[in-house]
Amino acid sequence: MPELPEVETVRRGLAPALEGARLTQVDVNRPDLRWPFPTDMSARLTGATITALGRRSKYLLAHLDRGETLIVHLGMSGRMVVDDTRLGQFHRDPAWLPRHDHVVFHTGTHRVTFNDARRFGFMDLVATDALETSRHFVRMGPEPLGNGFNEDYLVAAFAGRNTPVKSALLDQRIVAGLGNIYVCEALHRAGISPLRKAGRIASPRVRSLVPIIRDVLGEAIEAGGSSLRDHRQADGELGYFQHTFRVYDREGTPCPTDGCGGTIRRTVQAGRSSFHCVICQR
DNA sequence: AGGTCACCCTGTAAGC
DNA sequence: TGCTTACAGGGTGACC
Repeated sequence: MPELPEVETVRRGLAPALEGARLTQVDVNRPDLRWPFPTDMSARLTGATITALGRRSKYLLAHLDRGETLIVHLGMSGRMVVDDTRLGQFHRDPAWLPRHDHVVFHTGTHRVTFNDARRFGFMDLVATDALETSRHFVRMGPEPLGNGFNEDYLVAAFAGRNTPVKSALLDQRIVAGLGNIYVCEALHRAGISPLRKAGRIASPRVRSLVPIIRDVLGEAIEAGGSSLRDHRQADGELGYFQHTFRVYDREGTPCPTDGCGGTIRRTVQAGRSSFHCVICQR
């Protein structure tokens, strides 16, 4: 489900309920998701206070006052929604099966439910001061919205690469947080074919990708992410960025580029769908 | 070294 | 209507 904008949307929605809150109870309803939960996860969380709720790439980070950080990845279909238990407001989609409520976090005033039908998500607990060297992040590239991701960096990262630019931008070691949707959208805005080899793109065009990627992600965050199937904001509302897609999931529709006249095509790269216009993306 | 692909799992939609 | 198939926003590890 979630790429960086969706995870950031969830983070912003959860933060008012969780930052500074003490976890009074944590229900862990099965032994694993994609991987086993960390040992004694419920006991290690219960009684802890969440000092800050952060994000690295597509990972949510709940920093605790015990020197550990809870890492949450939503996989493809993971959702986290918050209810104010004082108001009795429950954001439950009728199609959202309770048997997929795998972890429920309780504070004195709120309940946060992690629901993940496909169970591609996972959670981990690691020492906060060792986060960057943990196995999740040690090989991870820069944040696309941070200073480490810039024009010179991307030119160097693409130099000599024989892989399609689509695969290069999905490679979390090059830039961390992009997924299938936002790579397709950014490449259309840049006029670059997803099939083109990363090392065979003139450097001015590579450089142009940097502000375009920042714009696409920023606009998507402002829209609350993209809701195709599973994504919900933390209050249960849909995201709205999918209405702005130029190419993603728009096979057969006219290219939105002014005066282009092309048609959006779907291809498969590395087992995933790519969408692009063969006329204005070269 | 670098790149591709199958796989993890369930739900949904399309095709027959 | 019911069955089968393809596909889905991600990440890992085995393989070439």
